[in-house]
Amino acid sequence: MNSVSVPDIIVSRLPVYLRALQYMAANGITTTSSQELGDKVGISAAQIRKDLSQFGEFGKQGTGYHIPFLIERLVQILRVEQKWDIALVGMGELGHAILRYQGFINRGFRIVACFDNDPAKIGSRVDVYTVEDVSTLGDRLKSSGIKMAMLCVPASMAQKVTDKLVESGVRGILNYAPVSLTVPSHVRVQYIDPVIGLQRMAYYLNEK
Amino acid sequence: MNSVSVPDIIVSRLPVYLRALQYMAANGITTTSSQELGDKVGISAAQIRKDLSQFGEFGKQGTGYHIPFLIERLVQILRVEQKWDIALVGMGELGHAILRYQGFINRGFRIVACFDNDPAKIGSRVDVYTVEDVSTLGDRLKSSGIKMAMLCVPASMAQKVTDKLVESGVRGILNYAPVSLTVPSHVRVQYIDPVIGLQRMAYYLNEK
DNA sequence: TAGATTGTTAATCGATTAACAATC
DNA sequence: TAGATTGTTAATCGATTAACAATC
Repeated sequence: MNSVSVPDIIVSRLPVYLRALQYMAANGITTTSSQELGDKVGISAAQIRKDLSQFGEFGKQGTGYHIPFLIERLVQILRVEQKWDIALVGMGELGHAILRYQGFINRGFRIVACFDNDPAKIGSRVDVYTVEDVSTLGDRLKSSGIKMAMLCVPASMAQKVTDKLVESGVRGILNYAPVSLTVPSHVRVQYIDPVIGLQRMAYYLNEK
Repeated sequence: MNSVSVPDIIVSRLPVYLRALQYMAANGITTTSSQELGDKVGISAAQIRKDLSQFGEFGKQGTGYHIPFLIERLVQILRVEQKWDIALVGMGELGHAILRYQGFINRGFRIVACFDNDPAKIGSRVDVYTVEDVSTLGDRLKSSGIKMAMLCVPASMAQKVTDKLVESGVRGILNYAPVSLTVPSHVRVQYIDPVIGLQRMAYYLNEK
């Protein structure tokens, strides 16, 4: 247990390191240095060493980092050794696409339930899932001990569903709805709104 | 023209302010304060005032900000008064979902072309689009003057396609591939990888 | 061994916050 | 007018970088 908590900005970079290391591992590379890893992810070598040093000593002077070992440690640090169960709320176009996405399972996450409020959708099967009634969300989440959710409902409903998720014990929400959410401090929200990134880039484009 | 450039961290918050303001406007609210806006987006009032002050004086003492006016100014600052043309590369499951997404057009962006390298897909129609051959990407982008792209190809192909986009004059890339990209400094990349956000949140979850 | 690279310290740099005069 | 809230300054806080002894 740490006496001082690790800054969230450092935590936010660890998944990026992990992704790059796993990519290298998949290509048969077994060793890297802070310099090389930094070049790949666009972060300085000093910062990578500083970040990792928050959690231990994972490298060797002269040779750098053994990739399988560093991956193992990062996976532990990020708590993605096992799979976290996730509930998905909102079975529109986007919810369907997310359900079919195959990229969660080998990175620590597994969607185990999906919900909607549309009677026409409730009870229908999507892939291996049966769409559940969002009015049963609370009981289902509590009894299953689900701690994470993905939110794919319209912006106008997002806060209300969020309140329900929080009340049901959810501690992390991946929010695809284009709206800022208000949650208590023990709950974390990550935002996925492609337009935010596009607008941020548009600022730097000169003329049409 | 600014003598000193605005920090990117400030630019990154402007789209969040804009989104919240447009949401308020859509609900008939015409006035807000830095305090109220800050509460909504989870940012301190002082920071919002400081951020906005980089670009001018948009509020009134005692009454705060007139929302339609502030929206107008933010839209100008972010250069999203007109629509930016965007090319989408990679017509898999995700590319299809993005193509059908209706949320870009009224926030400053419009997908105008889509590409794939699969002969079975090239020439086929998806929604109002015809899938083009990615080998014709360079000519198409240059002749159309397209400056932004969305990347939905497999991670293993992402860097190669990125190089081609950059060479074709693209200056902003929204990257959905789960891999870090290397680009020259005049090109910006925004990353959309839901797993990065999930892993970041998993760090704070105690036990399974 | 010589070269390479770590982990860490101190210095630098930049971002956030607090406070308040100005003024609507 | 009195209360509210801005824009801005100075102080604080935190993050990044540079440098290097230790050592593989």
